[in-house]
Formats: sequence, C-alpha cells, structure tokens
Amino acid sequence: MTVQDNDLLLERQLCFGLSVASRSVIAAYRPVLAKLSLTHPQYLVMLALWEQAPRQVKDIGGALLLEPATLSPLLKRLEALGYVTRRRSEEDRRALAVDLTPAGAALREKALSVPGTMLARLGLDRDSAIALHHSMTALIEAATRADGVADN
Amino acid sequence: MTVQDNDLLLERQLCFGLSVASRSVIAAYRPVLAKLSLTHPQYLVMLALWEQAPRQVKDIGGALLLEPATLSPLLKRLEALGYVTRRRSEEDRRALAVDLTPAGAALREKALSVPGTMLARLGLDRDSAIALHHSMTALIEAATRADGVADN
DNA sequence: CGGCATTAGTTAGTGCACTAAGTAAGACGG
DNA sequence: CCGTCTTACTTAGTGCACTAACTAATGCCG
Repeated sequence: MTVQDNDLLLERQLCFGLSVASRSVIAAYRPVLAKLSLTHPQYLVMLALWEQAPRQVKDIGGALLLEPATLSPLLKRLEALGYVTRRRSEEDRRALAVDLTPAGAALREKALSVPGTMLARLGLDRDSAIALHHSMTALIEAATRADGVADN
Repeated sequence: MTVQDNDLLLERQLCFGLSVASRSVIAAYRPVLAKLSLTHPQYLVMLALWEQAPRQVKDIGGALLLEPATLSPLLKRLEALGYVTRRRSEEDRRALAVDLTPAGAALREKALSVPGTMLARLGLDRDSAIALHHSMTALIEAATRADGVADN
C-alpha cells in the first residue's frame, strides 16, 4: 500500500468526518427545534433576523452564505408559519424586506434555551465550543478562498 | 443583554459554523470531483467500495451513516454512470450486492490525487487535518449519543 | 430621454437527506 | 409446515442546496 493509498483512507476520515459531524449535529438539533416548528436552516435565518430586522434576502444570504435561490422558498415557508413577512421595499422595489411578525419576534424567548440545551446534549463546555468554532472559521476561510483558485 | 442573549449569538457561530464549513468544503471538492463525474456523497460511497466490494446497502449505510432511503437512488445514479452494479444477493435475495464495475475500480487511480489536491486547496497540513478529524469524531460521538437521550 | 448593463429575486431542474409507509424475502415458534 | 415477526430495500413526500435561466427594477452613459 503506497502513501497515496493511505491518503485515500485518511482523507475519507477528514472530509467525510466533517459532513457526518454536520449531519449528526443537525440531527441532534431536530427534536429541540421541532418545539419551535423550525428546521435547522430556518432557525439560522431566524437568528439572523433576531439580530437585525428587516433585512433583504441578499443580506441574509451574505450572513449565512446561502444562495438567494435557497432562501426564496425557505422564506416563503417561514411566512406560511407566520414568523416573517415578505414585502417589496419602498426605496428599491427589486429588494424584498423580510421582517419579523410579532409571533416571530416572540419566538426568540423560546429560542433562548436552545444554546444551553444543545451544548449540554453535545457534552461541550464553552471552551471546546469556542475552540471548535475557531477550527470551523479557519476551514471556511480556506475553503471559500480555494473556490476562486484554479486547481489542477 | 443577558447571558442567554449572548448565547444566542455565540451559538449561532458554533452550529452555524459547522454547517457552513461542511458546505464550503464540499463546494471546494466540487470542481475536483467533477473530473471524476462524481458528487461528494457519491465519492464517499466509491471510497467505501474501494475499501471493500461487494457490499450491501445496509453495510454502506453503516459506514457512511446514511439511511438506505438516501442510498437507494444514489446507487442507481452510480449504476447509470457505469461505476457500480446492483444485483440481488444469491444467499439472501432481500439484500442487494453493490459491486464495482471495471470502470468503477479503475476510477480509483484517478481518485488517488484527490486527497493531496484537497489538502493543498484547503491549506491544511497533515497535523491540522488529524486534529480536525479528532474534533469531528468527538462531535459525532456526542451528537449520535445525544440522539437516544430524552431531552427537555 | 433612451437604451443597455447591472442587480434582486424567482423559477426550473438535479441531487442529497430525512421520515413514514410499503414490498418482498428470510427466520422462527408452535 | 404456517402464520407471524423481522430484515433489506424501495417509494412517496418534504425540505435544503446548488446551477442556470428568467423577470423586473434600477442605474448609468451617451
């Protein structure tokens, strides 16, 4: 078995570990978020709106690194749930002003317990969580930078 | 701003960072894997088969932590690509024996360069990759263990 | 002004991932 | 044996995520 052959195994552990970890953690969120009637991506959008509202689709997409085409139907589902409103902006009628409804704003109170619950579920203390966050940030930075580069 | 309010921000960084990192890294793989005509999940299945073939759907699912319902159509696409065969097992006609075609086995040679290319693209050395892998493994372990636990 | 490129969202199409329900084959107890 | 339980996979339905193509509003330049 050559060095490259070994890489094919190691590498499986790495890229693979990342996607499995992501799916596993999202799965761990599922029952917790179900109490808010939210999926994980919907939860992230709500977090973005709780930090600032109203926001444009483009702005939310920039914050979450999601394509407008992904957000468009997701936001309609949040609207159907009664958590957000979608209306064209007055100043620029191309832009959509996504805002919280009273129910959406109120949901924040119920969401306050989510982080604590999840850290406990995952058995993480703040330090590990922060360390993990640093790794993820560095990876994101490297991966998005790699996007523009011509590879061979 | 209370401690819990702060958590809602920190936590956004964590769970969120993980899923963004996963998507970003998969996106970085995309152009590399396109040369093999594979998506990232398809690549993971091929890695599993290069390690051992033939394998049952259940077995592959166990290795990749994927539901049979996810693999079923994915394997049909790999079959359509000419990389694998799907036929009922002789011993147990419920089970599907997923095996490599000559083209699928040959593809492994082209895949040998992927790990190196990706580590370079992501600017990771082996040590960081291994450290990252440890974090991911611990997270997966914690998240899947949390699955069974009754939460409140 | 008037035309034309740019920008913000939406729609269509493909593929992944999950849950729930269905089918078919093996296993097992009476 | 025969019915029942279990197991392996498939199908249906929902939702996320991406690319490409489209619509509509804005901005800009001559």
